[in-house]
Amino acid sequence: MGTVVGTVEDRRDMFEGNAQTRITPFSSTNQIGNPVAYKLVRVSGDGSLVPATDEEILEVNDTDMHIPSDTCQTIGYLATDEENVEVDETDMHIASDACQTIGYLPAEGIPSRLSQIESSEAINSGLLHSDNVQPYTDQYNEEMLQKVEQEERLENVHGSQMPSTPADANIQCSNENNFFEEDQVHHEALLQDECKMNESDMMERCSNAVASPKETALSAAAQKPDFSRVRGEICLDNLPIKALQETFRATFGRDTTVKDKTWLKRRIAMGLINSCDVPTTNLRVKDNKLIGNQEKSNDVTNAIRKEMGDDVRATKMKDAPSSTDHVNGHSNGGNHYYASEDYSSEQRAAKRVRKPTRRYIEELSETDDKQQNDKSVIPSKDQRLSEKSEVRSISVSSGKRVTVTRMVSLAGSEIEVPYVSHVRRSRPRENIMALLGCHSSYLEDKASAAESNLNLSPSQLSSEVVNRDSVEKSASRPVQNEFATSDENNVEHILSEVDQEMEPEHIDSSGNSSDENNIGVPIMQGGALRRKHHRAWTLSEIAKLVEGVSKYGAGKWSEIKKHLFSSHSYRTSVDLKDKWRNLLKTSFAQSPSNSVGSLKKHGSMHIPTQILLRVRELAEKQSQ
DNA sequence: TTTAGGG
DNA sequence: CCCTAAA
Repeated sequence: MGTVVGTVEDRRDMFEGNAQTRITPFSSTNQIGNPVAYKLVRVSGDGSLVPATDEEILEVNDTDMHIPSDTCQTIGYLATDEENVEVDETDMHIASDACQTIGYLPAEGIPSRLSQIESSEAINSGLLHSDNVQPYTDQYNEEMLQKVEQEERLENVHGSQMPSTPADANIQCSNENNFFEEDQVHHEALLQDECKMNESDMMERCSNAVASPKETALSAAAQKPDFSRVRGEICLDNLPIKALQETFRATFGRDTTVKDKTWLKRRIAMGLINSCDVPTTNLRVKDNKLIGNQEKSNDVTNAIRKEMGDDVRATKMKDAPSSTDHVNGHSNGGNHYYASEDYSSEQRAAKRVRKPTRRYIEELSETDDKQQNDKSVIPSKDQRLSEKSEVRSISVSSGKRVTVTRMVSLAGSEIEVPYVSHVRRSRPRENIMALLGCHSSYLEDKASAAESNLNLSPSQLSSEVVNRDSVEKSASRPVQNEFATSDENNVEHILSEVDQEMEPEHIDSSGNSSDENNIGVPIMQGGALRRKHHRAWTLSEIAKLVEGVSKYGAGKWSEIKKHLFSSHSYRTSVDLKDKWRNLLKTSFAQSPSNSVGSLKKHGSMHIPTQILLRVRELAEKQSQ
C-alpha cells in the first residue's frame, strides 16, 4: 500500500542508498535558486515514507505509461505559454520514466488552484483511472488526498523562511541517469553565488517562487515549489507604472506604452515565469548525452545578469518545455483551461504579430526538427497522408530518447520511419500514389523513357520518402535533382516533342496511374532547394484547355477540369487557370500579324498559331 | 473549395 | 508553378 508523496528535505536520509527518482523542475532561476528534488516514494501503512525500490522504478520504466499508482508522484510544473502544450520528447521521457505527473501552472501563477491536490485529482481522474490501475485507484486516491492535504498544511505552517540549499539537491533525470551528480555540484556553487548576488529583486523573487528549495526543500512538504509566490502582484505591487514599464522592457526587450499597472504586472510576471522556465528543457538528451545543463546554465545565468532574461525568454520560446499532455493526456486538461484563458487575454492585449506565412512556418519547423531532434509530434493535418501513415509506436530508444515512429506503407510493405510533421507543399496525392506503386502503367512512358533520368523506380521512391522523413540527405537524390533542375527545360522540350509526335489522346487517356507518375517530387536540398513539381503542358492538353474555355468559359476552371481533365490528376484547376493566363500572354504577345509565332522563347514549346488565335478569340469573347 | 492574382 | 487571399 502506498501513496504518492514527494520528498522532503528532512527525511532525505531515508533515501540514501536507494534508487531515487527525482525530477527537478529546472528553471533558469535554478541557477539562482536551487533545484527542487523529488524522490519517488510511497507511503506505507503507518504513514511513513518508503523510498521506491528498484523494482518499482523498473516497473515504471517498463510500463512507461501504465503508471502504477503507488509509485506515482505528482509535482507542480510551471508552464506559461501555449507553446508549452507541445510535449517535448525529453520531457516526456523524463516524465514517464520517473513516473511524474505534472500539474500545469499557467502564466498567471494560479494562486493555489494548482495545488498538489488538484494535480493529484487530475491525475487520478485521468491516468490512474486507466484500466491498468483501476483496482487500487479509489483507495489510493483517498489516501493520497489526505496525505497531500496534510503535507500542504505543513507547508503553510513552515511558510517561506526556509533557509538555503539542501545538500543533496541533485538532479536526476531518472534513476538511471545518475550522471547528473557532478553537474549538480557545479550547479550548487552557482546557485549559491547567485543567491547572494541578488541582482534583481524581481528575479530573486521569481526564482524563489519558481523553484528555489530555499523555501520548499526544508519544509516538510517540499513536494512543490511555493507557487503562490509566482504571482506578479507580490513582486510588483509597489512599483510605479514607470518602473513597471522599465521592468517590462528589461524583461521582454522591448518598450511598452501600456500604462495599465495590472496588465504590466501580469505581463512581467508571466515573462519572468517564462524565463524561469527555461532550463526545464535544458535537460536534454541528445546523442545519448545529457546536454545543456551546465553550459547552458552558465549562459543563461549570464544572460540573466545582463539583461534580466531577454535571451532567456527567447531561448525558452524555442525550447519551450511542454506540458505533459501527450503523456498524461487528460490529467491536466483543467489546468489548460486556466492557461489558455488568462493567457490568451494577455495575448490579445499584447501587440499582435502577423502570423507567419505557411512557408515560413514550414521552414521554421524544418529547422527546428533538425535542431531539436524531431521534437514535433504534431500530427499531420493532411488527411490524405494520414490515410497512408499513422503513428504506430512510441518507443524509447536506448539513448533515452523517445522516438515516435510511424509506419509508411510502401508498395505493400511497411517501413517504420521517424515521425515528423509533414507539411507538404505540393500535391500530396500524386506523390503518395506514385509512392504506392500505382505508376506501373506503361505509358507516359515513351515520355518516361525520355525522362528516365528523372523517373525513379519504386524502391527509389521509397527510399526517398524515408529520407525525406528522416530529414536526411539522400546521397543520390540531390544529384538527380541537380540534373532535373538544370535540364528541366530540355526535358520539357523532349517531352513536348514526343507528345506532339504521338497521338496526344493516347497519352491523355493513359489513365490516372500513369498520370500520377509525376516527374518531380518536391524535395528540399539542405532545406533550401526545392524542386518544383513540374509537368510540361502537352499540345493536347492545351487544346483541351482551349476547348474547355470555349465550352465553359474562362474562369470555370473546376468545370473544365472536371470535364476535360478528369484523367489528369496532376492538372489542378489552378494549373488550368495558370496555363490559360500564359496562353493569353503568349497569344497577345505575338502580334496578330505575326501569325507564325516568331517571338518564341528559346526553350518554350511551339504552340500552333491556330491555337493561339483561338485563345485570343476566346479571350476577347470573354472580356466582352 | 474555388477563383483570382501576385510572385 | 507556388502561395494566398477572398469569396
